[in-house]
Amino acid sequence: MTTENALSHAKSPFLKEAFARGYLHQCTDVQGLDKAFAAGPVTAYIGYDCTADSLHVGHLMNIMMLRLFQRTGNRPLTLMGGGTTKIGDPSDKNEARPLLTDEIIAANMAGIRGIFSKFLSYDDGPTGAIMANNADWLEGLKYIDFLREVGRHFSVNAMTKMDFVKRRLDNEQYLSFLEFNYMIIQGYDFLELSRRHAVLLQMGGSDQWGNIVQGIELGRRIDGKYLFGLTVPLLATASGQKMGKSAGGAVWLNADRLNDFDYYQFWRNIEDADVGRFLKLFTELPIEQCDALGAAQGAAINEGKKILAYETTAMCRGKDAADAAASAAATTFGGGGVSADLPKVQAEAGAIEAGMSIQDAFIAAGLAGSKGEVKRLIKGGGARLNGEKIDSDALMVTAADIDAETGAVKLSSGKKKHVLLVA
RNA sequence: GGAGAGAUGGCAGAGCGGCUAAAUGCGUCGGAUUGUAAAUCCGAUCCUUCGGGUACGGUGGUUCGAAUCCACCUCUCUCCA
Repeated sequence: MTTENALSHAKSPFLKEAFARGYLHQCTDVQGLDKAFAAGPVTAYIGYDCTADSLHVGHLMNIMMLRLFQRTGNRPLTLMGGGTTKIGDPSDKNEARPLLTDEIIAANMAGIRGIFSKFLSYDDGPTGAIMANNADWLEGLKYIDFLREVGRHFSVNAMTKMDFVKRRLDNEQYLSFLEFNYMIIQGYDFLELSRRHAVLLQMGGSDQWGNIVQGIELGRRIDGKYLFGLTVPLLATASGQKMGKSAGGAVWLNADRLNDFDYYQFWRNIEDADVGRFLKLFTELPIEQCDALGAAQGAAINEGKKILAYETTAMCRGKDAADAAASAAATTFGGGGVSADLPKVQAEAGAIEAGMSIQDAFIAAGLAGSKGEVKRLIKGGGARLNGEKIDSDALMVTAADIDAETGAVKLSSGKKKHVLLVA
């Protein structure tokens, strides 16, 4: 029975819906896993490295899958890679990355933790999510003991055949023993979690398939356990682009890295062809409704984009944030008025009243990186002050430009990027 | 261990003594078109107090003048053992 076929026969609510919504890419044993669900709540985990202080939309699909997992009566476990981040995942890289310090890792972990509590419920019930940190068991490992228990089950012959190892060896690029150990350590995490929290299933991006399978092997060899693995597809736009760029950078889930308005706008501006698929992946609306919205033709498809943007923003940033972003978008793109809910940036005290060059104002607002950039923007006809096109780079922003209602001047770079520079 | 080749802007990749802030492509940012979409087309794309200043792996040298020539150093790749 093919995976596809087995999935369409799956009985468990989780597998059925995950399949229908498009979360599933590969699974080690669909039928076996389906049976496991029938026996009661299953615990599954996804690991996250702490390489940045926020996660971005690229991580969102598997977070949504964990959420679905919990909603369908199971227990999700989020594993923070406090230990593995010290090694650094080499699998998708061509060269070693600089090692992160303990302080940076700790700060990153704090930032990431906050996100999960928005999507999962960490209560004490039978399906309450668990937060674990692999530093708890990795840092105390005794080297010789570890080698004897775990190391002997790993075949170097097989490891050198892995894609990324092969590539580095073939190109004679330096591959440190440290990096070489990543897959062993990650495989060991699965074993450890199966012991500590009775975790039965590891999920992850399709690039994690190899690591997941290693963990399953290890569980079978050492503890005689039968574990499962499941991956989500790589997320790309309909026209083949990598997901996750918005007005000038990555689409971060943390509000302090990307404001609510821009987060909303990211979803509002996706390609037509992605509407149905994204609604299924990133909202919890009924599948039929998602399909119906995605099937709309022409300008009518915008309805689905608005719903997608509202739902995703509400989930990640809260209902109030979603309402504010939606209304800011409606006034900004509909009527042309100034909405008080546009992203705000605080200017230096008294700077605008004293008279600020247009270049400095754009830089202060974060809409440009240098004065030259502002000049170019003006020359290209894309710079606006309070909605009025700016024709001269000698223009000064003064107290007269401050809007009484918002107490700010509105700066725009192009049609879509707007910032209120608060006096 | 021996013999070659190379290191250029966010990336890929030309240039091989002055005409080079450095071709071209990608990316990015604007504009047009449209539906706040995609595709397409057009323009821009080091910083600047607009005098100039920095920049072609690093350090010295040759020259009126170097990304381009020389020496050494660092790293990468290819072939031979």
